[in-house]
Amino acid sequence: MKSKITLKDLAAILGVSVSTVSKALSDNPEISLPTRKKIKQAAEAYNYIPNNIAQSLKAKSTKTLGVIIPAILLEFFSKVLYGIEIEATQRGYKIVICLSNELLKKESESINTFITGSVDGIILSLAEETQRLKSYNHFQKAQQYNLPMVMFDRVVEEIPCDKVTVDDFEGAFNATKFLHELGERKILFLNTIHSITVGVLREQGYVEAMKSLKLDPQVLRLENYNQIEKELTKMLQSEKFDAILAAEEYSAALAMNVARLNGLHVPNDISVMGFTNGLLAEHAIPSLTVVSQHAEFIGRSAVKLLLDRIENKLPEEPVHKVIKTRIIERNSTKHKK
Amino acid sequence: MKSKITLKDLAAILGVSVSTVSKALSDNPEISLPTRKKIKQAAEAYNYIPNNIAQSLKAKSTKTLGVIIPAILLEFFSKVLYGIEIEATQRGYKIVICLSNELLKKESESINTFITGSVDGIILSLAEETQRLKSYNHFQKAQQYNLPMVMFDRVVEEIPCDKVTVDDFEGAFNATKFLHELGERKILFLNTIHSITVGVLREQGYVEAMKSLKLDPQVLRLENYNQIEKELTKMLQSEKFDAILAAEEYSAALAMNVARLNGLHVPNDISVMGFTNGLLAEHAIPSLTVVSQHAEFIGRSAVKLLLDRIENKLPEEPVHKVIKTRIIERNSTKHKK
DNA sequence: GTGAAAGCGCTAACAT
DNA sequence: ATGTTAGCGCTTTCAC
Repeated sequence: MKSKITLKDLAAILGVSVSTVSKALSDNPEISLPTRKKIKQAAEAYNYIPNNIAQSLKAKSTKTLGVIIPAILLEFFSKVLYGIEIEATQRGYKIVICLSNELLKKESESINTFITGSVDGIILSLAEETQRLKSYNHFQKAQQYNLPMVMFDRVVEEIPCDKVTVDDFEGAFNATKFLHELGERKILFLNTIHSITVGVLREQGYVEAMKSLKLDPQVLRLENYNQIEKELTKMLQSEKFDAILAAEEYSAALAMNVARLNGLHVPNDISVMGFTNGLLAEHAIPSLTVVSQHAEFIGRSAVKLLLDRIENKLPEEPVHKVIKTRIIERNSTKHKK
Repeated sequence: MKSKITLKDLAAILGVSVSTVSKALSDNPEISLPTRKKIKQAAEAYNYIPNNIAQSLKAKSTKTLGVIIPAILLEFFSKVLYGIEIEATQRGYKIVICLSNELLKKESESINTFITGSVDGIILSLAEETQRLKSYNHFQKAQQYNLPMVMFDRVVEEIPCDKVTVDDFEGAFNATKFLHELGERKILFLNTIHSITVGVLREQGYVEAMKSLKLDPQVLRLENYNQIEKELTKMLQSEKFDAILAAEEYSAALAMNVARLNGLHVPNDISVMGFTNGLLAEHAIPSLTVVSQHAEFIGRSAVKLLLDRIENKLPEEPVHKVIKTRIIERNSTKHKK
């Protein structure tokens, strides 16, 4: 039941001054070796633990990074978070997490919290609402206060800060070509996330690839998952598609189900492909061929960028790191002949 | 590019004392209304934001909760985390997250970090290794420092602190009875998590239910997922099972695949049921019947318990809250006649 | 080699 | 109604 012991307590017990104790514990050579040893032993014995709030106040650094993610139940984000935590811990930083739940207001509040001095920097991915409303004042505010910030995955051009993104355009472009090489010609792009940049870029990548292949791009844009079954069934019944490329994992899994409900065999009758290499993709039956974004790596890269920025190891102008995607071939697409 | 403005700066600018500014900003009636208004306007104009590190040092409270989870890639934990974040934010607290990655060492280090004064309390679920090695010193240390702690899901008897668990025994007991009512008799329990309490309790619930039904319990214990295909195939080929009850979601999904690989139709030839109501369960084909643990609710309950403890609203002796499970019937089990 | 003192930014008891 | 002062726990410069 002992209450926490302080430097001062320790100094009193040992009959030395506070500064001597402080110096001894940080192995300052100013203090003689024997006293250092004595003080360290006492600290150990009394279970002394420095108060890092006080240290932070003094040092004006908290060794803590703030993270704002739109949703933790999207596996992509929990994977990124995993990468962030690993890298941050490795470099001696803690992380504070806030969820925006795709809302501008929560995102903005979280930034306010972080500005109050509790973190040394911010890592974030934009909420859907923020992207839709294009409201970026809160980011500018963070910058006014000189709080370093790195955006990942869902980023915004207008704010000059370090960024980590995936090459979504190229990923979709390559995925489309991949399907084409499998012999698929009539390819449908299913976009449930067209209100966020990521979704826009993927769609563009698909469209450009189709054009370059002299094929007609066909896009089905939907507002939410509930519509998929109805709308996709309509499409599938009106014409025969060779393949569906979905803008994310979840809708890819749903698309497979809908195809099956319409009597189509995946992949014999129709190939299905998605984005994000998660549990769902791995364990769906058939397992999903996907464009992997290396989520964990994105997280680690974001932390590296942020800490390098904090430690002034980066050039003044913002760095934009683009992570290459990779196609993971599984059983929801025809096999190469 | 302005550096952060402090109370002192503000006081200097306005030609009043620091304490006047402090009081005015906290609406202290000691300060006259006009001065209060004037000061608040200035604060607004100069973009004053209080430094909460300094506030924390003064108040000896950080309005931050520490959370340690074994793995964020297990959907159950990210759901709990979601509940924790929502409830904590609602009550004006931030959360700092550490991942133990199932390792004792990391868990212990995280507790050390938290003890240094950065959080007002801890919420955690034990790492697999901690449970296996039964090493609990780090928890005692937290208690010595009077740091309130609540354990959820994977808890340990020996440490007297508030706890939130799921009634795993009862959940498995009921699941077994549920399968029995469907007409299943030969039921296999697939346990990939027998080294953690949760797994032990579920197995016990299953065994007791089988006994009470005058049926022979049969348990297949495996160390890791890679063994499932081989070992389960062996079992399925040696005798005919009516159903498989898996100790968690992931292995349930795998069990379905293995059954199918062995030419069995799910659920016509064999019913499969699991624990945890996650994406996998929802989107597997057929969709999985599961025992749901109300993960989000667990998270919220843990926060409530912790904050009530911090605010001295709880009786001295530890509170143990048990959350009831619920069966979510889907298509991997036969339908009731 | 050790200690005194100032100060990080804030709050609040205690003057005035 | 406003200001002075002390102090939260620590680090660090400067004296001794």
